Amino acid sequence: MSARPTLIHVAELAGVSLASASRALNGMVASPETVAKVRAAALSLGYIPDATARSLKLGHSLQLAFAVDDVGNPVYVEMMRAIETVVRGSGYRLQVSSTGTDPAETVDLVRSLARGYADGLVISPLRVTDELIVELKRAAVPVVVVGTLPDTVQLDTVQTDSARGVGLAVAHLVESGRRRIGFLNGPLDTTPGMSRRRGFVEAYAAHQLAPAAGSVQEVAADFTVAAGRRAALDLLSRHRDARGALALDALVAANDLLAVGAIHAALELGLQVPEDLAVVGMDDTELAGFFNPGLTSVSLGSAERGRHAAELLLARLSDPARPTRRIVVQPTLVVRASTQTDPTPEGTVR
Amino acid sequence: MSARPTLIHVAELAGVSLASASRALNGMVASPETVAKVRAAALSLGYIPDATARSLKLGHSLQLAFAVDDVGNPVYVEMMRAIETVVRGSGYRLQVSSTGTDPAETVDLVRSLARGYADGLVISPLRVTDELIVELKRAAVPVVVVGTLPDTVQLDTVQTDSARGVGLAVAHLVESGRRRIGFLNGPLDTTPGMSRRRGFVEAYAAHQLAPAAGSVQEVAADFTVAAGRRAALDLLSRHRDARGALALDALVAANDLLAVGAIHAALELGLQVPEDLAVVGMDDTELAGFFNPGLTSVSLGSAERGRHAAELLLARLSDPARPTRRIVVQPTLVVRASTQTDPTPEGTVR
DNA sequence: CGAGCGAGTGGAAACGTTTCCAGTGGCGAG
DNA sequence: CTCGCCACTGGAAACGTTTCCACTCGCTCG
Repeated sequence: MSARPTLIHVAELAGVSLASASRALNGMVASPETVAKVRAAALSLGYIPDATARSLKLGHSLQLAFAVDDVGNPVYVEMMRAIETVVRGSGYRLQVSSTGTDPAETVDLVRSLARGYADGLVISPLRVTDELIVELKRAAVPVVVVGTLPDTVQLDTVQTDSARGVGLAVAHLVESGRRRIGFLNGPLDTTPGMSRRRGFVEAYAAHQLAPAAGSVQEVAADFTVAAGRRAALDLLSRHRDARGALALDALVAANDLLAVGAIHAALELGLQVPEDLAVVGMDDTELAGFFNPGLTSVSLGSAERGRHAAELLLARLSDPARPTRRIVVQPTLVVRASTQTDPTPEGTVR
Repeated sequence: MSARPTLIHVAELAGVSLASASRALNGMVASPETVAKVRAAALSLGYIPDATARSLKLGHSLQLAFAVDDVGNPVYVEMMRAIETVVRGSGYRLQVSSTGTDPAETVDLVRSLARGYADGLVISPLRVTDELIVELKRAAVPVVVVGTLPDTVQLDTVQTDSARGVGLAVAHLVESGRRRIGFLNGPLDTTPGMSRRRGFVEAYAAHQLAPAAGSVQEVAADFTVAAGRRAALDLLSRHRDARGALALDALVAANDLLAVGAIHAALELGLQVPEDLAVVGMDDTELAGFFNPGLTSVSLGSAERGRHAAELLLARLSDPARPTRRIVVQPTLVVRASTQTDPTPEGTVR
């Protein structure tokens, strides 16, 4: 029932000074007898050092933070696992914060780092506002951003070329004989949304596809299955020809969740995947592998990005003066059942 | 590049004492002029109070922790969302820790609560060892357990009757005309694994099913899709009759991830779901809703359990002396396509 | 008109550590 | 024998807060 034992109690019981007790427990210079006495006292009292007091004195907390908009997205789970693996090896603890979609909340979180509860931050923001960039640069502790920032910003960054990723998806579909390719994007006020749109428009032009790229794009309300389903229903019903037949034969989705939503929409409309409609996702999350049908997906190397980000953060912590680095992880295509069928002859209308 | 401003700097700039500055910022008694001066000084310096020092002085951190074995399991994501919603409203921050499957790590985590980095803990352990129970009871801060503990343990608890949940699943399958029902369980050294097995054996007996319940059970290495697939392949191939036809017509899985793995296995073996094999999952995660085919699943009310757990924790924090409570959330069955031979829209039963 | 009160203030202690600094004693070298 | 070095120790300061306490001052009330 007594209060939690402090180092003072340990020192008293061991019959040594507070200073010696601290030294003994922390492996600083101390005689073997002192160490033994203090260890015994600590053990018998069940002493556990107070992290708060320690942090205050030492000026750091041995905690790192990982902030994402939506923990529900499996891509972040993968990233988190990778980060945790790296971080744990260095004696840090990882704390995960879900910021929600409100940019103001994200800014708040970054600002609150100055409160000292974490020694560093890995953040993967969907929406990068000017205000957020300002806060990230003046943050009280080192920050590594997973995602794309304007070139001028001097910050450690791990990014991927998701525009090129969309290009891979489109190329794969074209090679598979698809020509009427639609694009299911996430919100355009997000960084991934913007770059993926660019990637789609470029790929569309490069392959000289018709009709105009603009008419085959649809924007979902957010990067979720439900939003993907709704947006895909819109897109697909907009592209029926005069006889009601589908005028699209493939869909690229800006992430796996949207892709899953799209497949749902297709099935609801009585379409077969991949026969009537091929679908490509993006992120290559676990979900893509075990969805039915298996989802062809563009891997953006989430685990790899997480690992890089964590390593960058640790490096910056040990040397605050080192030049900032920008690591780019290249996308790769993982082909699964959702796009694999015998190539349809060009121009065939279904 | 001056150091981070402290309250001392603010007080100096405002021309008041440290004590007054603190009071002014915290809304304690202070003259309007003092408040104005201090506020202005704090603003112009960009002062942000140090959470560590504050915690040390105040004796609490305004952080709560949520510990789970595997953040990759969507059931925990749902729980976490619910918990966060509740605690955020009370001014606490939520910190998520993934302990991994090693019970020793979980024990370590609970023990480390005494370090003062969190004021309370919600924990949902898969494996409940005696050692863990001891640590939970003597934990330095209030703990709420999501899961089942021995009746004698005095701790705030939110549990569900998952044995009864398995019963619902079996009953539903029997009503749908299935008689040869297999059970795909998770590891038997976990609490859910044990109680779900009990539920299955009881239900099996109640419905007078044959053959012996033991022969139709299979245990997966863990609660993941991959392990589910492997175990289901074993189980299904073991139950071919002499002519190679399948001797099972339904499978109950101990969670949704295992169920998804089982469906995979079935498809690989050329079986149709639900025609050849009906599959029921458990947890009714988001995944169940958007999987293809839609997965019939026993909802164990994850969000509800999370909410209850958070509320229990807050209540305990505000009144440490209150008697412990044990809340039980009842399972319900959500029927989807994976058990319905004639496609009907999804709906909730019971 | 004096006592008493309440609002407001500043000094200083405290939270539990780590670490600087000044000692103490023992012991080998000169 | 004495000096200096070394290993070890304890006192005390410090980290940045909050809050207790004592104090002043202007008012009101009896």
